[in-house]
Amino acid sequence: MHLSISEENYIKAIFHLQEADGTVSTNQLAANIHTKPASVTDMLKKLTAKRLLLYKPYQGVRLSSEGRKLALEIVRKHRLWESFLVDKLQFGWDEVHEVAEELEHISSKKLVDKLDQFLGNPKFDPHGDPIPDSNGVMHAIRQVNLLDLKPHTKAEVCSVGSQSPELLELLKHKQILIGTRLEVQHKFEFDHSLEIQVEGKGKINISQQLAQALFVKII
Amino acid sequence: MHLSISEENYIKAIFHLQEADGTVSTNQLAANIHTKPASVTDMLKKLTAKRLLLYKPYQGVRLSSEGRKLALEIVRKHRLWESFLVDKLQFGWDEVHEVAEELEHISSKKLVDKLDQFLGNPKFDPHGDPIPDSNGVMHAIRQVNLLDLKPHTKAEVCSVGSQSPELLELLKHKQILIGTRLEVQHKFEFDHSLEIQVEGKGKINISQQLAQALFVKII
DNA sequence: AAAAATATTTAGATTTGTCTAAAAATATTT
DNA sequence: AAATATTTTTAGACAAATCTAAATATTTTT
Repeated sequence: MHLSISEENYIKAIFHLQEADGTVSTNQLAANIHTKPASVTDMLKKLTAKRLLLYKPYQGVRLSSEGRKLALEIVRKHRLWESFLVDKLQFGWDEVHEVAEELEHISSKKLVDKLDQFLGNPKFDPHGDPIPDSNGVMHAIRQVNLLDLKPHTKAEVCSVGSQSPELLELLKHKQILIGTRLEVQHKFEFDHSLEIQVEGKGKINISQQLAQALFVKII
Repeated sequence: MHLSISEENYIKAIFHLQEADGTVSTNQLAANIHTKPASVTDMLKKLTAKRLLLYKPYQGVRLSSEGRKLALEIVRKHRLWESFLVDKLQFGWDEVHEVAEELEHISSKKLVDKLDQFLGNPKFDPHGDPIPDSNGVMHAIRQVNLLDLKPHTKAEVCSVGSQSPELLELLKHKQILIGTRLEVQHKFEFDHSLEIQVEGKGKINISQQLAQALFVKII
């Protein structure tokens, strides 16, 4: 099934919008995609004919299972490219979205899987959003990046941003594991480093780069 | 100046075709881009209006200096992405062209420059074609990849595929420098490794990966 | 230098994705 | 439940990039 960039953008937008409501309205979609409702209706008909949507006129729309599969592929690509931009090319995590919006439309399946492998099969992107694997399986728990925790919040490490040997070496040295409980004490503006209190251990310092690679759930 | 993907493909095709003749005919372009001559004429008018082409009806076309500048940006992106795919993602150098045809249209200037840096500012792509730098300067000498040399050809090393520290370490160990003269003795099908005779030194073995990173001129 | 062959351009149609304006359906208010 | 407001769809138009068929230029052959 080959989709144009526009078609892919509709599929992706419906995927994200239906997370909340289960079903998506024409106006919602028009606002999200920055088009007019009339254009949306046209596209909904087209994608329905391709069996990617479940659509009843006036009743809103949601993805078919085939549509959902494609959406997950697009989301996977988006989040892997964001990870690449931040981890390998040293982009700031707040400046990668637009570029990833372009890169997510590159079609090669082989490219995506090799990129995934190159990045160490990360489970979460730099924003803490889960990356679907090549079968479309995505970890459901929404985790938050350690960098985004407010001071004096208690949290538990539940995932790391990648599997790179360098990261793992550092975590071992700092004795941080999945399940480690901690509390952010200070955030330093200058270098975005953190001082954290590790449960059962003392206070340690975490660099911006390390914090970016750690995902926690608030407890 | 924002160009559509189609427009970029025309600019790039004209760039490559005019290398040979200096000027490009409508039919040449149609054949190259897999369109009909009538479509080419339309696009030539459009790009001429944008001052990217020098075009006289019935007399063929060539790039304006502005057009050439854009062409070099596209070629730069294409060749950097090919280098990325081969050096970082372990693609074979014969399977990267199509993917790079897509990636070359990603517009972010910052992305290209960061990618260039990440790859160690390579001067040649995996096929031995020169990569323009961010100012559009390109090394003119067409060099050939060591892998593509026929046995018993004498050659002189004139460039390396990248500046990665790992590559440089290996070259140092093998005492291979820019200017080193050598002759290919054997090519081994099994692992694509080479046995070469280095002038003034003995016979040494070169792995496929290393040969791929060496560009020579035949002497 | 005509005639024939080839190359190029023009004219008009098609597809994709968008738009505006008007009509129809649904939802909300009175 | 009627009137009003909102949402959604339909109808018709437009720009980009392509196509086919026909007309026009240019080049080659005789």
